[in-house]
Amino acid sequence: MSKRRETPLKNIKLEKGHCSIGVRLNKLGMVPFFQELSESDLEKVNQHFRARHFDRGDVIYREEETASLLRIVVAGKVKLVRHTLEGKDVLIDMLQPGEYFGSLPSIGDEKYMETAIAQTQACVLSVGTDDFRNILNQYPSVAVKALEITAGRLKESQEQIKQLRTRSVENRIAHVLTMLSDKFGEESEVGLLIQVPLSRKELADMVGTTAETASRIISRFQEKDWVSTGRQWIAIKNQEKIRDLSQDKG
Amino acid sequence: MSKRRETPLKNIKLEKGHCSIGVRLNKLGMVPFFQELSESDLEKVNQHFRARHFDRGDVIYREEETASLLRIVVAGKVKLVRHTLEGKDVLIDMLQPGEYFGSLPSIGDEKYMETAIAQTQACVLSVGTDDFRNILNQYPSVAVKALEITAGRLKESQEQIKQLRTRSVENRIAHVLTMLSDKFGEESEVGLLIQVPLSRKELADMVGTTAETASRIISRFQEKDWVSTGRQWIAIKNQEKIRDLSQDKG
DNA sequence: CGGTCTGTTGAAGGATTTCAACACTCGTGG
DNA sequence: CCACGAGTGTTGAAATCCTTCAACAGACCG
Repeated sequence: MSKRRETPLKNIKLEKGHCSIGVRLNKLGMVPFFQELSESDLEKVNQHFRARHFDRGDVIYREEETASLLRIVVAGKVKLVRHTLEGKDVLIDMLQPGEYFGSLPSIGDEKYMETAIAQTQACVLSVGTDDFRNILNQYPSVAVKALEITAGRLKESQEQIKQLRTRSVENRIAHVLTMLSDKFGEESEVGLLIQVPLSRKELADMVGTTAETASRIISRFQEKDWVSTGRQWIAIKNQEKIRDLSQDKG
Repeated sequence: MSKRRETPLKNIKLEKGHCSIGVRLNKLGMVPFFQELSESDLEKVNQHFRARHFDRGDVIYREEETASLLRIVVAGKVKLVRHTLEGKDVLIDMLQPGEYFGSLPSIGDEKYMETAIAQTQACVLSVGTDDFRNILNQYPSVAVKALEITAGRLKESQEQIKQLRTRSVENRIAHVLTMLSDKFGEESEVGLLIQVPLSRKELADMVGTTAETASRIISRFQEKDWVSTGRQWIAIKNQEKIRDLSQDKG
């Protein structure tokens, strides 16, 4: 039954110089935080950032480490994971260019609560939380923007909690598939392809189930010809059905 | 087995005039948002707020209603609930004086995502989101504070997601009991009493289970003499055991 | 003093996990 | 260049936790 195709995922090769100081300013203006800043303000803010490249699988920071930097993805994808004592993983978020992570300036919050790992090759900007605090105080629009973004994420988290409590695993998987395809989807000859390498285990860790159950459900979707899939990739062929399942009409 | 006692909960009777314009300014200074403001700034900010009293069970606003006000609890407790299409409830948060709820100023976020209900008699301040946006832009320290608080809630939400995915119902109940006792606990002759009226159903809605299961587990705790409980109240007698369970050693 | 709401307890049923075995893919080193 | 091994995905069967359905008891309210 399994006619596996080769991965249709784009292999985003970042050039060596891609993650350099030169492009930083350029990218920074596209980050939602700073959209309302003038050219000159942007340039000043830019001074405080450092850029760094990561390869796939690289750990950017680890849970429990002392937190002192705010980071922004400018290229590639980054995943945030929490580990539990029993060895289970919870995949909190999958970040796109423009999104922030790490530590916001705050009072006693000195440890990272999650581990950040490069899911593809990635370029990440970082700024010290003290520097960022100054930026916030100096440019209120940045603080308001940051607040909006964080409030938005809070809403998403709460939505996820609601899902976890009231929906079946099948519904929840349908839900993350629509979320991921909204965020990372690209049309391709195999369907609406989610442009991130994603294993069954990772999918399971996003909806709170086991790799086995995720596999069973994806197989079921495949039988019905709603998705096509292979090693580390999934594409959606019937968006309507998946979206229906992700809501309630099952 | 059930020797029920009368409720040991304080019946916080708010005086009629308690929630009036006079006390507003006084209270406002204690709200974390505004802690760093000077007296005179506080007075200016105060102009924009209105105060209102709610009785137990009153709906402050409803899911799906158009959102235009940011609110702050200044007396009493307020619960935030999400309803699902299948008629299940998810209790998102239980708020104390000083905490905010309602809508932060944001772009397209025009509907409330949850329903707010007074859990006890309560006094609530409100401010239009546009007014609040101006406040944020004028007093960066307020924006930074709001950001910190919201980021803190996001962390809590993520912690809750982790719990939901990896812990048993028993562990999760132990966890909310410790959370609630940290937030609302008061020493009393029956143990560390959670100073909020709380039914089995509500407890269940906090951890994502059914009232029956919650009842079974509380009964089990009671047999072991770890808690004492009655209609709408719970007190913790053995904090250590409950805290252990809430972590992992169970 | 009944009616309703809340809490308790039992038993059956169901969704998901866990354990286990196997197939396929990919990269690496001989 | 091929073979091997680790990582990834699939599938089955048994076990488990939790829900659902149901009946009842105590508490509060008018």
